[in-house]
Amino acid sequence: MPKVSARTYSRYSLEAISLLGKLIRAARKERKMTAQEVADRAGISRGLLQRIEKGDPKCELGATLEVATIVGVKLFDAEATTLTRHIRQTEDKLALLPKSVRKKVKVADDDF
Amino acid sequence: MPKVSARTYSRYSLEAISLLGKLIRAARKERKMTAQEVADRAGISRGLLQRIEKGDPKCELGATLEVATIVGVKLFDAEATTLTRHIRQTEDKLALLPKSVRKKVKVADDDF
DNA sequence: ATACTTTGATTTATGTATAGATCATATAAA
DNA sequence: TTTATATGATCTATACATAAATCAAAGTAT
Repeated sequence: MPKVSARTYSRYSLEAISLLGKLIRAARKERKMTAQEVADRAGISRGLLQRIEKGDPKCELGATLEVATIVGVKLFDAEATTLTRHIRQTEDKLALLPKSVRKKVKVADDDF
Repeated sequence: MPKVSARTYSRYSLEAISLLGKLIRAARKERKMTAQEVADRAGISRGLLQRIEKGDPKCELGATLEVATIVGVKLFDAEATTLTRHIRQTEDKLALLPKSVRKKVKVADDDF
């Protein structure tokens, strides 16, 4: 028994990853870029790009996003400025939480 | 000189990853879940969760998305159904490209 | 105050993703 | 057709992410 680990992923995660890969591939094709071209610009191997476009969950987050950026697929479909602003807001939110939540503030259960 | 490789990431990629991490952390706090709790449910170590929330690009795409899903951060802020439909559309698009593009179909240059 | 929990940061060992090369098929061009 | 380029797939060696354990500091509660 050589394998013991084996990690599992939720259906949603796998679908999201698969979609991201397909979006990347579609975008690359539309721009008529070869796999090698994109791989070079992203600083990764062509084989890794293949796995990314295929939707393999075991890829570097950074490499995947780098490729997405290169072919024009924006993760949060927001501009960099909006992205930065969003970060600031999130940071404020976090800075606020630690102390303000002490008194069991009924949390909104918007799970599904 | 111990290090030779060193991969680079675009500013946008790093910001997107950082934002994702912050969103995850904020969502986890809001739901009052401990790092250990989320890590267990995601089937990862607490240390890895730390890195994900910190915005480390060198994490598994799958692990990151799994965590995001658990704390309720949706990557494409779309429901699973919409996601699936989106995948189908993308697949159709891809299935169409290979042959229909033969005759140099001026591609839309909507880069920015 | 003390006790308990959570977090952040390190360290080590091991599994595995990655780069690079190679080859076959496929797609496109001449 | 033939030539050239792109893609998919497989293999190996090595670099590195990961899990697990440990510890100190911060936070929370009693």
